[in-house]
Amino acid sequence: MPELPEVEVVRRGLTDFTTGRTIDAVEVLHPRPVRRHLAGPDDFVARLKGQVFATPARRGKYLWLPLESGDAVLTHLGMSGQFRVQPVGAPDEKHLRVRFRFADDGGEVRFVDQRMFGGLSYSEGGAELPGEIAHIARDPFDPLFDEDLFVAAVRRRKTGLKRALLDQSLVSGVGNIYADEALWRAKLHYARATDTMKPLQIREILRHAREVMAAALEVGGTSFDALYVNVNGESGYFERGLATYGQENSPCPRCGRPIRREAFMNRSSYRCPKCQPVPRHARW
DNA sequence: CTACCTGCCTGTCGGC
DNA sequence: TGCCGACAGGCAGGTA
Repeated sequence: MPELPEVEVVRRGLTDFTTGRTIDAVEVLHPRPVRRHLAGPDDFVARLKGQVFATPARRGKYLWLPLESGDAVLTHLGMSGQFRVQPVGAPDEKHLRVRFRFADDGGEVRFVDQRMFGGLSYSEGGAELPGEIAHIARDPFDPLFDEDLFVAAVRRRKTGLKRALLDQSLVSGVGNIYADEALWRAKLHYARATDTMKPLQIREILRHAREVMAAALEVGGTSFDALYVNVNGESGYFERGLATYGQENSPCPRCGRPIRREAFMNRSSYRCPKCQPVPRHARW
């Protein structure tokens, strides 16, 4: 499940295989991944022919491939989207959705997506920052991320802490896995009411989110259920670094109590019942 | 404006 | 053995 670290691994991997290369042909094998390109698959293909890629960029979980024309290919991996680099003629992946062929002798770039929550679209003038994602907050690794603004915005919200961490208009890039891991590191419960938190506590949880995502990035990300691999098809190793996510009934690495799985926000949340007790001020 | 819910997708797995 | 529901979950778009 790609969150910020996994998307960054993919961005770095794509850099070597797209930057400066001229697109010869794009093939859309399934229309759904280009559904957000309203002009349709044929228009998507036609616009890209002959264009040259610049260096891939990222904000949060969004990735885009700027073009020298000033436009961009905007992408989101969703739950199961993958970019793969393959030699021309290699067998198609079962869930291959879009293929990029190049004018040189090098390999193809392929977008593979089992569940098709992800997708690609053509962003006019989007090389710097696609207008489609202008509403997405900067992520915690963005040098221009405004921490004071974040603290103030979180405290204004009447909600629970995990909801705030997952809200892409407050901070981007954090998903279910790293939200749970950051909460565990900060010894905070997911339902901690944000409007009663002290500014320093909010800075702390943000610091933990940054640290856990940086640690994951260093080892190639988290490949929890094999739906995430890098552009060469390799898994990341951070699953071993997870303290809570997916660790139901395993001992808390800090206190030994069994990790608990709870339904929250129509998904699973994992926490240590001792390190992260239900707070006095809670919002579910 | 904020807060929160639902639909979108497919493959896997457990229960019966 | 096969069928069915639960589950995985980010985000757009909707409601109140």
